[in-house]
Amino acid sequence: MSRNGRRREAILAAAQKVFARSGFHEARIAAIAREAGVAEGTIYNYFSSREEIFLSLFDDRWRTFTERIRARTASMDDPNKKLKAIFAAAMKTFITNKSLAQIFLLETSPGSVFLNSRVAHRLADFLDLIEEILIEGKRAGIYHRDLDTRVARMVIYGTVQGILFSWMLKEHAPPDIRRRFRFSMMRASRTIKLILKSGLTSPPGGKGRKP
Amino acid sequence: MSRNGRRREAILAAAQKVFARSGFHEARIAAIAREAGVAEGTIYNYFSSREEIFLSLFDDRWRTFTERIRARTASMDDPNKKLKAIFAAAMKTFITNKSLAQIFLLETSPGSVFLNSRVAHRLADFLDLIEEILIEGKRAGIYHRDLDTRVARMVIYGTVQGILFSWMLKEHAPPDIRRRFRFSMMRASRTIKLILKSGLTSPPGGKGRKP
Amino acid sequence: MSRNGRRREAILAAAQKVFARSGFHEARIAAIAREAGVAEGTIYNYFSSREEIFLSLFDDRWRTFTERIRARTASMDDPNKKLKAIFAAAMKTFITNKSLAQIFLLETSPGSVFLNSRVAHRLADFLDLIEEILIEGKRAGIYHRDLDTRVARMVIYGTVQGILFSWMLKEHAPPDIRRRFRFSMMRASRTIKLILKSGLTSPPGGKGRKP
Amino acid sequence: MSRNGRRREAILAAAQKVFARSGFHEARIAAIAREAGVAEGTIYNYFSSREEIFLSLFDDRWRTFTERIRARTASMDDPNKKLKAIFAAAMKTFITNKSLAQIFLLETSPGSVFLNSRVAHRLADFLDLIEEILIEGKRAGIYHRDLDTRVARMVIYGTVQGILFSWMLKEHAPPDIRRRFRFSMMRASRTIKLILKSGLTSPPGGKGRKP
DNA sequence: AATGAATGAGAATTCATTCAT
DNA sequence: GATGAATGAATTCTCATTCAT
Repeated sequence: MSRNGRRREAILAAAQKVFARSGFHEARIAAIAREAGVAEGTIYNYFSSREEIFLSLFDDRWRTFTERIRARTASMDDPNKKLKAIFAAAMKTFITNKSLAQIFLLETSPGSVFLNSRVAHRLADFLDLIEEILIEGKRAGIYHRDLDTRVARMVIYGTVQGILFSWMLKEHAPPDIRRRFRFSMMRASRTIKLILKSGLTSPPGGKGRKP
Repeated sequence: MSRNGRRREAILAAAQKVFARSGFHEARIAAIAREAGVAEGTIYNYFSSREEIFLSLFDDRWRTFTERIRARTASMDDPNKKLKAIFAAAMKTFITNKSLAQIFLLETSPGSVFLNSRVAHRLADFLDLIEEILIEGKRAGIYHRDLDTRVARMVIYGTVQGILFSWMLKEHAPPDIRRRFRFSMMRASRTIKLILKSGLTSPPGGKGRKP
Repeated sequence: MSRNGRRREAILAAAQKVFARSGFHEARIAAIAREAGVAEGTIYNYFSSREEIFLSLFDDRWRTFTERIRARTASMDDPNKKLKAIFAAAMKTFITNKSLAQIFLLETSPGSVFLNSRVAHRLADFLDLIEEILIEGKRAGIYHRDLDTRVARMVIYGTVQGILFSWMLKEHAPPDIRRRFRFSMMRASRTIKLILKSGLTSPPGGKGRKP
Repeated sequence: MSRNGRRREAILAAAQKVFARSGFHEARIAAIAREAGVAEGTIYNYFSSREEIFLSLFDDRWRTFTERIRARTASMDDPNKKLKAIFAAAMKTFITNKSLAQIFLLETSPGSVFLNSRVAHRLADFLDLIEEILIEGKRAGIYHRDLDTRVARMVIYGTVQGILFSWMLKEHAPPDIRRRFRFSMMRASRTIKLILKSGLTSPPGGKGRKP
């Protein structure tokens, strides 16, 4: 990467940390500069404004995330495996990269910068990826023929967000809160798989999961 | 309600509108005062700070929402019907009360005021309500015996959030975004029901939903 | 004047001093606030921006100046007396109110705030006042019938500016400069009268060019 | 000119354009560098500061202007012709070199860089040139014996400034302003000649200019 | 209790100047 | 000499909160 590109990336990385720690509105340019080890003014040689930093950050990280998953699932045949790969990728991201995980928790008030088109389009890309898998599964007869994929993708996205949110509370909430949100990330995937496979419903035959 | 209580509620109602319109960080005390028809200083006779207004608002609205649903579902037997009632209540809230719906979209950065214990406890109350239903369903043998209810409730909560998010985009996003997020609220409940009942999976017997 | 109006005027008066001392671009909001004895934020309760203060100031002072002269000359018959009254008023303003005098020295780079329409219109009002007198004098046969009044008013305005500039240098320039610009305000009016009456030219009767 | 001198002049020429376009305070070093086709840092090899550029520019341009006029008028006998030559030179400068014309519109707030001695001396040189002509005319009996030449030179200088100002407004003001400042440069010289020759006053004999 | 003008701490951004390459 | 990225001091404006009336 060019010297220029490296510095830009250093600023983005610093912004990611600060943003994850403080949220968009509380993130201070001064904090980002300190974290990146540059002067405040230097930041403006790479980004035109604080908002632009955050948009670029979201844009870049979501894009990379989605592309990576797309690449990884491209060679798979089974839609179920693809969905599983998405969950696995998300989990891994959450666990190995706390601040990156934060990036996926959008601030969603109307008029929020997060609804800025650039960011929204990256989110849409991710949702499209999910939807393509669902459509493929429908075509293959694996998924319900009358599954509305537009809705289903939001269920899956919401599920990811739910897990992310639980995880975030587990990490950052004060103890009394944490207690009420206790949550095992380990068992999450198993249950999600269960629900997406056969819903909440108990199998008709017997007592177990598998008749 | 006392004269005092009425004024307090008027301020909360005004805050709800402004907050829904602008998000927490962009909501101005001046705007709330104008909306409520009181002077800015007056607000501080009822709330100690801007943050306190928002916490009170969340506290109150979530509490009412959860209590109402709890009351409505108390007399029901079937957990499925209870869940359906929750979705129905959420939908109705979204549709009839836009600004209230916004209140349920949390800003979730760590350190956010939304993670303040008061708010988090109201959210936990809601999640507990869902979880109780799930546990009840498990006991009754209706739901999978090895469903992790902690996880499952986040799937359900995430699903609600997903729908809410779609709806919000539909209302507020610029056209090019809206197009990529097109979404039929009408068909949402049907698909959610489908997923929660039997997962994404196509029924074993044939091509239809029910053999 | 209302309490509100008084404070607004106090800020304008403070701005006038600071502006006269430092020029528009060097005038600091902090300095104006200090001079006015208010907090910086208070200024923004009365004016939306630094530029707005200056525009308001110019607008107000020029307007008052022109109106006062117009009122004073309204009852006069002789155009010469009217012009004399204008010069006298300008002189008096310069001498008794240094900072007000500064207000009449426009910064004239294209794109300057001083060319903002509000200010330019006040200047045009003043020029119109002069031109009306010239037209009146032409009609009365007192002034040259083929005097272009558009040009003549600029000569008169330029003359006022020239005097003002000399005076300003006399007051503010370092000694070595001041020496080269030495200038007697007292004799200024006499010479101006002379020039406007009969030009630079020596009268035909005497020792001059024309026998 | 040395390679060095050429580059210095290129920077001055660029500065002249930028300064004319934006005024001193809005002129950016970056803009001058771009206009000159050099790096920003390079400018500091030729000038010690932004202010120094502008002082040098004024110094150089006024000096050249005054010297040129002085050379041109040196061989003339008639003071009237000399004054006419000055007006002609000014007009020509205005018309053929817009940005140079701007240079002659001083920013005249006290404390302005324009009152810096170097610039003020160049202005004084110009005024001296005018005054010498006036003194000469007085000696020759052509001009009023009791003309205060210190004042008269300011009238002439002010007249030039007035014309320049009109011209500048004509070029740069928005339409509604321009309308109020409409002005014929073509007729300017004729009227100025008229005023300087015989004042505003109508000739004693009859109704016309010349009986 | 209600008011709303006053406050002033705080933050983003600009840009002339420097200096390592 | 030339470059242009880095610097950081400086300044405007915002707005939650206070408080005299």
